[in-house]
Amino acid sequence: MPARAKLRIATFNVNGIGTRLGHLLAWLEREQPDIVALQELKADDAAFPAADIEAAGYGASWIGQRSWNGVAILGRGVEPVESRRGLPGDPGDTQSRYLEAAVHGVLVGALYLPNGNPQPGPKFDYKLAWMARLARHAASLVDLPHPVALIGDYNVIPTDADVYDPKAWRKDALFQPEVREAFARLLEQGWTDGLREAHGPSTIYTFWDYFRQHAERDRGLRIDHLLLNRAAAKGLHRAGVDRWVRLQQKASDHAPTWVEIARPRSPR
DNA sequence: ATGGCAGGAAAATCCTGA
Repeated sequence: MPARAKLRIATFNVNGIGTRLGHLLAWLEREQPDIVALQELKADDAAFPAADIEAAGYGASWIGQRSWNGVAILGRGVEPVESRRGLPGDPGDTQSRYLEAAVHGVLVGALYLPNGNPQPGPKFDYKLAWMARLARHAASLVDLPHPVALIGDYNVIPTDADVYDPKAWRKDALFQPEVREAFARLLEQGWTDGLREAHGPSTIYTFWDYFRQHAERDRGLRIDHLLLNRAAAKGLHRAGVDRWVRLQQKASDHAPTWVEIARPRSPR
């Protein structure tokens, strides 16, 4: 298949790479994204299915962790060139939640931001501290002259328009005022919320929980985000969510979420 | 206010997720 004119960048929380490998490979085959960030591998480094992903035509970098977390970056037809493993700012943080690599001319920061429930509590404190570290690191990337994308499962519901029932989520860590404000401040650095910008104001979700047929009834949340610096946002073309993946049997509770941008002039 | 569902590791129940 020839490369499409635009570069498609996607993020997908697979909720277990072992269980979801079939879904992932079917999605890669059908949608042919150029760059992919994966979250919640829930597998250690040795369990990452690198051979299957290579056979599908993708190079990969990953940071695994047994049982929880774990992130990866895939490049269609290329090996990602890693620039960073882990988010700076806390050497004692052992959770596998951040990986950065250059792929197809884009610097990609792939992240799995902490959930933070229950709040208040130590997990919520960790979430806020992690967001502060992310903001500091993001500030060092936003003004780079080449395209940068900070993509992943942010575990942040940015606005009331990004949740099917704001009242039902009022006490959740994903929807706390300080979390939403931290996300808004991140955008104010100069990042563009790619999905919202290209899709427009109409409702669009990236996650639907497993309860009460929420996926089928489209009662979801928008918590997977693709933040683009100015060099990347300038070429923003369109964006979407591959909801068909979520509607399959035994699906992840997230759907792949993507943007298309202009291809950088001098890739690789 | 609660619990509804799901994955992983361990072991037939727990922790975590969102």
